Parts: sequence; C-alpha cells; structure tokens
Amino acid sequence: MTKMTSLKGVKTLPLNTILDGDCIDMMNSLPAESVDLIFADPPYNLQLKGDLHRPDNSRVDAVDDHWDQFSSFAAYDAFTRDWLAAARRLLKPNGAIWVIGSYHNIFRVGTALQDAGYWILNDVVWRKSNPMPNFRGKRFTNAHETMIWASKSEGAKYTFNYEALKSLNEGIQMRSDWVLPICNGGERLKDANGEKAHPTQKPEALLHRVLVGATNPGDVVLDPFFGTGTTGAVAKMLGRDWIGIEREAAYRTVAQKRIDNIRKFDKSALEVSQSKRAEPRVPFGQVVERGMLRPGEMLTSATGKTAKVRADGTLVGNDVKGSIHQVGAHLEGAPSCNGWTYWHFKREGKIVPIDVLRQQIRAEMRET
Amino acid sequence: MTKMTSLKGVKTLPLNTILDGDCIDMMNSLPAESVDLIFADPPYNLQLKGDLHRPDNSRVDAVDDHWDQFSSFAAYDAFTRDWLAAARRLLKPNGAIWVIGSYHNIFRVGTALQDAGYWILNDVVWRKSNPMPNFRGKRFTNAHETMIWASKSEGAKYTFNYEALKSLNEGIQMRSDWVLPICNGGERLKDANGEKAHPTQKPEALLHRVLVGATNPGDVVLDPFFGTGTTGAVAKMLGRDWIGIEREAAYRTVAQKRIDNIRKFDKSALEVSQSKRAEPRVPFGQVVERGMLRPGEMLTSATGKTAKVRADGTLVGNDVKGSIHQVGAHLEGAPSCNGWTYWHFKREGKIVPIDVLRQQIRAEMRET
DNA sequence: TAATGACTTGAATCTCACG
DNA sequence: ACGTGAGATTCAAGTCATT
Repeated sequence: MTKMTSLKGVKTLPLNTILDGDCIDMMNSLPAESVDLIFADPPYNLQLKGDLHRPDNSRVDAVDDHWDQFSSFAAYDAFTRDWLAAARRLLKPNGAIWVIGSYHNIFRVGTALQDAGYWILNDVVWRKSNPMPNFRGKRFTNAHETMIWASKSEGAKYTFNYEALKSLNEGIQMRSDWVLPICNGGERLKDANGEKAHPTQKPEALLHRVLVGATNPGDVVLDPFFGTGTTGAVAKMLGRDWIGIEREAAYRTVAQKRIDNIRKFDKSALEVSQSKRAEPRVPFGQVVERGMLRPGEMLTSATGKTAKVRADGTLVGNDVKGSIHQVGAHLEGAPSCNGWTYWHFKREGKIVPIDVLRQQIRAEMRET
Repeated sequence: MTKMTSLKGVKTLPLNTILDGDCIDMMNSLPAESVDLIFADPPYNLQLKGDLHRPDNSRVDAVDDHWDQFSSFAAYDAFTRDWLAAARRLLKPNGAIWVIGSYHNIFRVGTALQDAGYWILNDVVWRKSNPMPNFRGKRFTNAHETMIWASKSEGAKYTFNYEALKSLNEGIQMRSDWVLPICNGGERLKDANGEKAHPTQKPEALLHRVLVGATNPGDVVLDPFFGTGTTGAVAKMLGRDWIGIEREAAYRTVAQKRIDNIRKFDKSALEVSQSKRAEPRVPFGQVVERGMLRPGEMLTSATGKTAKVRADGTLVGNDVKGSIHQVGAHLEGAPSCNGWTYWHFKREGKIVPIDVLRQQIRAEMRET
C-alpha cells in the first residue's frame, strides 16, 4: 500500500498513508516543495452556544467537538496562519490549495491566505441541494459552504483541466457555484454504534470535481485535516497519490478501512478531455513544405479578405506580409487573430479552414 | 421630498436625500444610533492588470475607476475598518448591515466586520443567472457575489421577516443562495452618451429581497456607497426612508433623477424578483461525480453499441470520445442523439436507461 | 405582427513557450 | 529576467434589424 518516494536523497514523502499527529508539526517534518495540491477542511470555529432542537423536539447533533473550540478570533487566526504557512512551504511552486469553510471561519481563512502570499483564483460555492433547514426561522437556511482556490503565489502556473470540467458540465464552462447534495445515505460513514463517524464528512462528488479539475493522475494530494479520508478515497479512485494527517485515532481507523476498500478506476477511464494547448505546436510552414498548400495559392476569410501563401510559410495580403496570425489580425484591425481558424482554402469545391491541415499533420505525428 | 427627523433635539437625520461627500466623514456627522439598516457596496479592489478581450476580439469594458484603486491590502483594510466603525456607530442597537463583495475583498470585509464587533448572521450568495464567462478558460466562471448580513452585536434583536421571504420563495424557507440576473436591459441606467452610468449597478431585485427581509416600512436605510441609488430607489418603492452618501457628482445626478421618478410600491419591481421554474439541466458529469456510475463502467445501447464512462463525464466508444450525445450520434451515424435515453446500464440484473439517474438527481434537487 | 438572427455586453485579479 | 509572437478562448440576455 505505502509507496515511498525519495526526495533529494534525504527525506521521503510517505505517499498513500495517514500520518498521526498535529498537522502543523507533521507538515513541517515533510520535505519542502513536494506536494501538488492541498485540500483542507479546517475546524470551522462554530462558537455554538447551547443545544438546538428541531420543531419536533429532537436534538440536533451539532459540531461541539473539542477540536472545533477556540478561545477567540485571535487564537483562531494564529492557528490559521500557522497551518497555512506550513502548507505553503510544502507546495511545489506551481501547486495550489483548496480550503473549505462557512461564514464562521472562511473570511478569516481568506484574509490569512492573501496575507500569506497565496493568490486567490476563485471562490467556489458549494450549493447544497439538501441542507438542514433553519428550524427557528430566525435566519436564512444555511444552504452553502465556500471553498477558496488559490495558487502558491501570483503568476504561478497552476493546474486547471478546463476541458475536463467543461465536459463534466455537459459542454458548458464550469461556474463558481456547484450544486451537489450533502453526504448522507450509504456514503456517510458510521461508527460501531451506528452513529455518524465524523460530524462534517464531505461528499466524494465534491472532491471528485476538485481533483479532476486541479490535479493530474500521479500528482500528490495532501489533506492536513483528513477526518474520515474523503480526500484520500477520491484521490485513490482517480489515480492520484495522497497523504493524510489526522490527530484522532478513531478517524484514522475509519479512514484507513474506507480507503483500503477503494479500487482505482482503470487507466483509460482516467484520461480526460485535453485542451488544445496540450497539442503539439505545428508551424504553418510545415503545411507548405509538405505540399498541402502551394506557394502562390490564395486563402480566404469568412469576412471576404484574401491573402497569398508564400514559400516560407508567410502570407501576403493587402501589401502586408507576415504569419497567418499577423496578416489576419492586420486585415481585421484586431489585436490578435488565430490564423488557423481564420483562413480557409478550397478543396473539391468546398471552403475548408486550414486548421484541418494542421489536424492532419498532428494525426500523422501520433501514428509514429 | 426631504423629511427631517429630530433626534435627541440636537442633530437631525437628512432623510431621503443624497449627501455629497466622503462616506466616513458624512457618517460621522450624523447622529449615533439612528439608522435601522445599512446596505453597503464598497469598492472591490479588483487589481486588474492589462486589457481583456473576448474571443471575438471585442474589448471588455473593465472596472478601472479611480475609486477602486488601493495601494495594498493594508490600505484597503484601513479604509474598511474606518467605514465599518463609522457605520456601526450610526446603527441602532438592533440595527443590521449588509455588505456585498467578491473574492477580491469580501474576506477582508468579513474579517473586519467580526473584528469590529458585528455578529454575522448569514453569508448570502448571489448566484448570477447570466454572468460574464471566463474568456481565457483559465478559471471558473465568476458566477456569484457574496453578501454578508450581520447584526450590530451578538444577541441583538435584528429584523428578519421570515414569512415574507418564505412567500417570496413560493412557500419554502428562503435559502442563503439567491439566483437573480445581473442588472442590464431597461433597468441599467445610461448616461448622456448612452454608456452605462455606473460600472457596477446592482439589480433592484437584490435590494428588494434584502429590504423586504431585513427592514419594516418606515425604517431608515443608509447606503454609504450610493452610486446610482439602487438602494434608495427600492427603499422608496417599499416605503422605507433612505439616506445615500456619494462622492461623485455624476452618480448623484443620475441617482436623484432615478429616485424622483419612482413611485411607491411600483408593481414592476415586484415582478422582476420572480424566478422561473423550468426543469433544471443536469450534466451527465454529475452522475459520475455522485458515484451513480463509475469511471470505467460500460454503457450499452438498444442497438448493441457499447461505450465506457470516463472520469470527466465523457464517454469513449469505438475510439470516439465525447459527450453521451456525441458518442451516441457517432455510433449511429446520426446527426444527433439523446444520450439520456440512448445509453443504458445494468443494475440488479436489469438494463436501465441512464435517464433514471437524471430523474433521481432532479428529485433530490426538488427536495429543498 | 411574430419569429429569426446578428450584434452587443456584463465587478475579470483571464496565456505561454521560446529565445 | 524579459520581450516576442503564436494562437487559444465565451454564456445568457438584452437590443435591433430583417424576414
């Protein structure tokens, strides 16, 4: 089960294991810049006062665990700053973090993230399709939680599988609000007494979307507040390596058992839709070299512009010479232009974008 | 038009007027504990860098106004602390505040609210039905903004018209996520040149819900960042008194004209807050995320075709990858195909169309 | 007149490999 | 590190002209 990766010949990363201990100490014991993604579900600091009862007088099983108790905002802030600093040290330069919280703590977490040098990419709202109602009728149904997605620093090249998420959303760009049910039913883990094993178990669907969108197979995902191990379970399914940190023995036991029973999806199922950026670059000159278009041949645009192909893979149109992109941009008076989709040629009576020639070359490249 | 209320015989409250000046100075000039509700739409501190163009090369008209520029988070925090302190002094003991923002600023606002002694009651997410997309495919569509609702202090007896909001929501308890369109069309105010009068005008439907839920007729509502006066317009319609503070003369002019033309209980303002009830679109990806089908699982068609489910909610069948609809259409050589009824899976020995899974998800969504 | 389609627009921290 | 240039990238509603 445990896979160890040597790092700089000194420290090793305890992949696919649950570490026992305080998350700050444990993170500080791991090698710097070794983790691709951190998913964190820290204590919410709920500050609940007494018991809450439903209209039928049944008692709501609230989060009143000792690990959720802080003496003040200052104490919570100090804790937050410390674990965020330890987490940031662990992240690779292009790594990223997701933190989930509610209005009790998420504003303090967000401020601490920004102050620590993280760069917020989005806040994402998990809109619960089946939240607990507000029994007293004194506030709105608390029907959502907030996740913050941030890169290690401004300008970092974070992972974002745009096309895969677009596919998950049936061809439409994924939005910052996600509608998903809370974790209950068979997915909700129970302890020996049949009670819920953890008060705030997150749904696997949530982690599925986070990990498909923000990691690639083989990436290392760390969860410093592992709980019952939803992060590890989904990471294993999706062929990502994971590390969990959890102080409470009871949670570790449940999580380990849960993850042992998970099977990885087969490799072909893990391939996701790729963006065009991942495709190899094909210079337009290759199209000419291979004789797919001849020097002197005329290209046309949907807007009625024309240009002539030259032997070196440049175009000339309206006295302007340059790349397919430059000439297209100039003729349209536009700041930029994708010449591959802008320019067309005639083949067997039909008007075809030159991009089909690039696709043909790419197909030939794959065959070899 | 202007109604003056004597307060403690010393200072008077300039009801139903727009005050010209810096919001902190102006608030400090008003009598303490005189206002029932504050609605604030402060600068977001967007920190935009260069220009952004749409894929069709048109330029996005960004928020680059001088009033949104701050030199650092520290400067923004200082500004936030100052105006929140002035606002808190103005509030009656049982008064409340609403602040709207995005991930750029809302975490700092929330932290400052808590530090100033306000007590957060809910964060409310405005889910935009028609947000601007992410044009570069590098992040999620920024499809929501966050509002924080807080009382002046813990234990205060804030106003909450539970039943009125429940009625607005077709008899169901109002949730913390509100789906409303952005402000455009006829409601969007234009200047003399036909350009938008203000870059960030909020929809009246949003203020309608806030004021119906958190004030009573005759209450005093103050907006320290009045802009084009949406808060005043809706307050007037709903029979609340209002005070606006705005530095920019151009905005004051537009706002005054707008409000002068408002009649109380304008019926059209009520109509915009009604949401449409359509069968919600369910992406096939949700079926995978929720574990109803697993990546790697095989689907079959009545015509004997098969395809494999992938982690991003696409299928692969006969070397073709794509949505459930695309792969079905390809395998049948058809121009289109309804994948929901075309594809089947096996459950307890029976062959079932995947559409039953979609119906299951819709049923869960309706449970709320 | 109603339907259709082209065009416009919205609080946006919006590219990246290569030399 | 920094400049250069290839080339990838959008959804829902509104207005307005045309059929």
